[in-house]
Amino acid sequence: MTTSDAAAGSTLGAAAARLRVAVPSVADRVAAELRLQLAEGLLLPGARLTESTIADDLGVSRNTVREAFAELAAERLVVRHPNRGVFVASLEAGDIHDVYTVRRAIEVSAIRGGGSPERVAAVRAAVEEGKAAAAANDEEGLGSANQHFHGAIVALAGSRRLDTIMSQVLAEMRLFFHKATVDAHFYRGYLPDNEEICKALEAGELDRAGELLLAYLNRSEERQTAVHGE
Amino acid sequence: MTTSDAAAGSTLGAAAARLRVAVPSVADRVAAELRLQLAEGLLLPGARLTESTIADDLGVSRNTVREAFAELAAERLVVRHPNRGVFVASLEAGDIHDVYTVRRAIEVSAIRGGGSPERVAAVRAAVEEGKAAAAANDEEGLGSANQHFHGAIVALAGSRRLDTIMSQVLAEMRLFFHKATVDAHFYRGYLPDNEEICKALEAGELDRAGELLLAYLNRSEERQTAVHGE
DNA sequence: ATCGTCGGATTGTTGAACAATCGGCCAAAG
DNA sequence: CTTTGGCCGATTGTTCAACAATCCGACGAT
Repeated sequence: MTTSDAAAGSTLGAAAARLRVAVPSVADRVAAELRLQLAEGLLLPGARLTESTIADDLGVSRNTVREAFAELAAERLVVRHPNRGVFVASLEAGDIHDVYTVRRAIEVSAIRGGGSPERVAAVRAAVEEGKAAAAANDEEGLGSANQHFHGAIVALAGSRRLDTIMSQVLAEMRLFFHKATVDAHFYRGYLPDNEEICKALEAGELDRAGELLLAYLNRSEERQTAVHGE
Repeated sequence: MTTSDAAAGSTLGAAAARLRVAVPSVADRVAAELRLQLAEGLLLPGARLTESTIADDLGVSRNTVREAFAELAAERLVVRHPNRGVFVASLEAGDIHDVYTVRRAIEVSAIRGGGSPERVAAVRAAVEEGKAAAAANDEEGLGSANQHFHGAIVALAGSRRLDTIMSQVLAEMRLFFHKATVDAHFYRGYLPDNEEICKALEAGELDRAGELLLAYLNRSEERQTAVHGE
């Protein structure tokens, strides 16, 4: 869950990288800023991102913005149309199914592998975080708690690569959630599922946890496609 | 569900994209060239890639090379050391386990979901390709046939995202296979496994196919870590 | 109303420039 | 002899300005 800092490098480069004062490249900071605006729904799907405009707004060079775009494009948050510009990615029905296919693969695999007690505890923490948000009627908190829950499940596997894949998938989903989030009770119904899945995980009933999670994801996909229209 | 061909793009952008004459950007072509040299073992792990050198060699601008580097870095084929340059990625023991964790997740998930007859046929074709290569004593062909086999398995799911993830993982593995490939009989032992897995798949025994594939991957990881030296 | 053409705007790519940073070398100090 | 310190060359990070290529929309001709 934490693993906030960047991935490690080579043998002793790892230590060096961990020690290094984090001075993200300008391009990285631009990408981070855009990622933020995307997550907050400030930039809606389909919107166009003009290089020069962003360069001026953020006070950086066009080339730097370009590098940032490359990052975001690699994460599928943005789509490049050659000679036309980059646009905020907009997912359609097929993409939703695709995203859920990825989630089914990595989440179910991760939970069926179990995980260290600390990692299971992280899952539990996310469940409680969701309950607290529900009690406080904090819709935004409910949403992020749910993402923490699924992120923690993937983190069970302890794989750097699976973690980044999952975080990218979640970032993609945030992109078109802004439509669905208006439905205030959207996540609330998932709380019991999370609780049950977590219990099964804690009890070591990994196969059952996997089944539950799979069913959950299937239902979630169904609902998403319904909300998204067709 | 069929959506036989890749998921569509934007409403009519799909047609445009399909129609568009493929004119990869210069940066893309540079990236492709480097990818090729990486796959052929011309650029060994740990090797340094100097911007200006490559820019001169390929007759492009340094900025363009930089964009190509961004692409490759996103694919983990190359690692950026800030202010020091980019180096060909070199996987260590932990990375091998990590890569196999990803493979277990997506390959097993894909095979357990079955797939259309054509996609199953593609898996069968890869198996036969491997047999033919073995008969011809074509070690190189054996290796690529094996990759086709696993690629075809993931393709069963019909997910664009899973496909790209898998192709990236395979590209990563090619990076450090050059050490192992010297062992001429490396892949040969896997042929019977592939055959059996394929048979189970064709017979619709998806759970069993998943089990076999999982065992296969575990053995393969074991062997890889052994070859790679602890 | 349809088609061709033109113009404006934006992207793709280049080349040069400069500051920042790194690694290594060498000298001085302990 | 080892270590500390600083300098130098090389490479990267970033910016800027320019140009060709391409696209979109509008305008005008048929």
